[in-house]
Amino acid sequence: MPRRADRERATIRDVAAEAGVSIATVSKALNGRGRMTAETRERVLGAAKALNFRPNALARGLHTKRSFTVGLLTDDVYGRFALPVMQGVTEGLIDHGVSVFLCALEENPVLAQSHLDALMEKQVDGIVVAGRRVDRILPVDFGGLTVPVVHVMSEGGADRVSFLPDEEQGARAAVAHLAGLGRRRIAHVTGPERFRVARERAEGWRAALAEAGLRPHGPGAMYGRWSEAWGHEAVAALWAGPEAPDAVFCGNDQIARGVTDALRERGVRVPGDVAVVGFDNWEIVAGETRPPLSSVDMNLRELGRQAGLALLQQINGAEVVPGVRRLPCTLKVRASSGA
Amino acid sequence: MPRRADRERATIRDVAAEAGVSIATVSKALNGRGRMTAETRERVLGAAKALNFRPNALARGLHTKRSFTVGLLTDDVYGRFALPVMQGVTEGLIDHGVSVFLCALEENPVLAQSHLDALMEKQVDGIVVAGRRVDRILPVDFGGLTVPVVHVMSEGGADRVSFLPDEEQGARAAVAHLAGLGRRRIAHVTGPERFRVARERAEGWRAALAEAGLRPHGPGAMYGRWSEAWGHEAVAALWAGPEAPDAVFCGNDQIARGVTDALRERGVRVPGDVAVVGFDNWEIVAGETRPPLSSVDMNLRELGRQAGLALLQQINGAEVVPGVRRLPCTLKVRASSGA
DNA sequence: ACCGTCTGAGTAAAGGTTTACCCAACGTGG
DNA sequence: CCACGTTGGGTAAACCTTTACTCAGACGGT
Repeated sequence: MPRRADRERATIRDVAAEAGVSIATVSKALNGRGRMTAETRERVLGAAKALNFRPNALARGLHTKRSFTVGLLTDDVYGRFALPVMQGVTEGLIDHGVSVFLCALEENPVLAQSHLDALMEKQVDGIVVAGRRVDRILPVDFGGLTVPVVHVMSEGGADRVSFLPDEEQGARAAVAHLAGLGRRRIAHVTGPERFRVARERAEGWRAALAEAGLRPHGPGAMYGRWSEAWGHEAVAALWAGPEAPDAVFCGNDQIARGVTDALRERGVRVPGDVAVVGFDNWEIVAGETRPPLSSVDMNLRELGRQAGLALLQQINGAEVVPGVRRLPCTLKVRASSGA
Repeated sequence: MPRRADRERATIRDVAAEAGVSIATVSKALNGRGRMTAETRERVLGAAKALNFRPNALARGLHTKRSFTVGLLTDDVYGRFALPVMQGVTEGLIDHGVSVFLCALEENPVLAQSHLDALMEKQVDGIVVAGRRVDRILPVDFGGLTVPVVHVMSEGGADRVSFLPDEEQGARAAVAHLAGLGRRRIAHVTGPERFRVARERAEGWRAALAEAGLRPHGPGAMYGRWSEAWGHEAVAALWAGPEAPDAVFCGNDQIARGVTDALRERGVRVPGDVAVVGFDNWEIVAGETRPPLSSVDMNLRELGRQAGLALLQQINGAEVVPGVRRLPCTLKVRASSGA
């Protein structure tokens, strides 16, 4: 029978009493430190289990100056990018007993700062910053922070570690795939040129074409908007030209969906006449397109996992060389590029 | 100049020294408790600001037995529903200094339990459970928990508080809107009948038709899948019948998009010949449909906000009557139902 | 038989904050 | 002028865990 009121959680004291040892011995037994007979250790562990004892992380943190908690700040209110990243971070840290506070920040800098303050009061051991756009900074001042910070899908500057997808490699993989399918006139329809990822993906497109001995189809990458509507417009423009492409590599899945729909409406067969590949591998878009879209997956989860582990290293005092780490993308082939 | 090493955070002791008072006085000044001259209070506040003092939430929590932290458990790995809910919860609690741990659980019950354990070790004051499907329970045992739990988009049983969208009211609003537009043959295409929300939305459809003096179009609600493909199939079936509908109310936005696309392919004008309304108001689907979809918004954020506040009340010891709270949905009118 | 060493486990301080309680000084009323 | 209430602020315990230090006893070597 428990020694305290039923609703109260057992403390290390209760375990000590139950096992007939001192609280120091309990602590040591539970943490695998110190020396004692196997019998004593067993007895303590048994008592702890019997009382359903869970150490109070607050008290532990007070002493060890580690809260086993990190904050994840993101401006991706929508969660499209942030959630896989967060799952990755969690996955990388849960084994180390670390939990994640998620803060979805809006544009409001005051509110954002108060979120950051709350995190610091909670004594987070570190912070992950996850952007939805690489070349855009969160409305928060990370200067003067006493804890390490790593960035994912956003850049932290020269003295920080940043994890980014290898956009160019992803684009190259997509285009190489199309070229390998025998496509020769591969167009590229993408988002606004002011987005760095758009420029990087276009660069990958160009590089892969060169490697395959092909020339860019048309005047160059077609920069526009990240929307289905732009996909439609781009098809209209392309098919108004002298020679239609036999493949379109798109800067994201929404554009790719617009392109695919527009082609079907024109009676152009996908992938028979034209193969289409998207970017992001956003299941809800790629999977519902007719036919389902081949797409480049940025492996956001793995990105998050590695960011979490890198943060943990810094928390543990390891010196981590700052800079940008690029993780490879993976091409997910579906029907739109004919398997 | 700060009294301690630069990287160390100031403690209440430092503030006390700076202000020339005892730590007890600092604590009271900062928390607005106790009695002291206005001058003293000012001086303490000034010192705290000068040292950029933030109380250590761990230490405070140790004493007050409140961590000012809640856990949000969800099985919505995708984030479609969980993220707005989480934002609402955060919004409702941030003013009270409460932060949110987000845990996205997968099917793995062992991992899920370890997440819950981690939360309890971190001494969360309460837990919000956010489902992605009402009639589906998370692979976690909430029994024997010493903290209050509220449910959002999921039901917690008889002794818990649950916040759900008023699906039926949302459906009624959509159908009343269509009827108000003069539509008379209003069909309903929705997801699998085994989903409770599908049955509730269908019930709303039926009720609103009755109120408007209309009869269900066709044999009844058309249950199928939550996909665009089902929208296409449903249109094929409907237009094979004796009389085509002049409006389609869909169980979610993906179905509505499928329906709209299928209609356009048949040369049926939307909203000219047929008006379409969806459910979920998922921007990425509703906004990109041609024409943009009218849709029922479940106000997930408000749902989360209220859940957060209800949880806070329980944490503060208020008795909250258990049961289901239904919050109204809002119809967002776009072009597909002709403004 | 004695000294030194190792083993197993306990003692107590520390970590930052809150709060119940205490106390000196001051003011007020009779 | 004294008793008493009030005011302003300090003292110290408590919250729960970790860990440096202590210490008694056992054991082995000479």
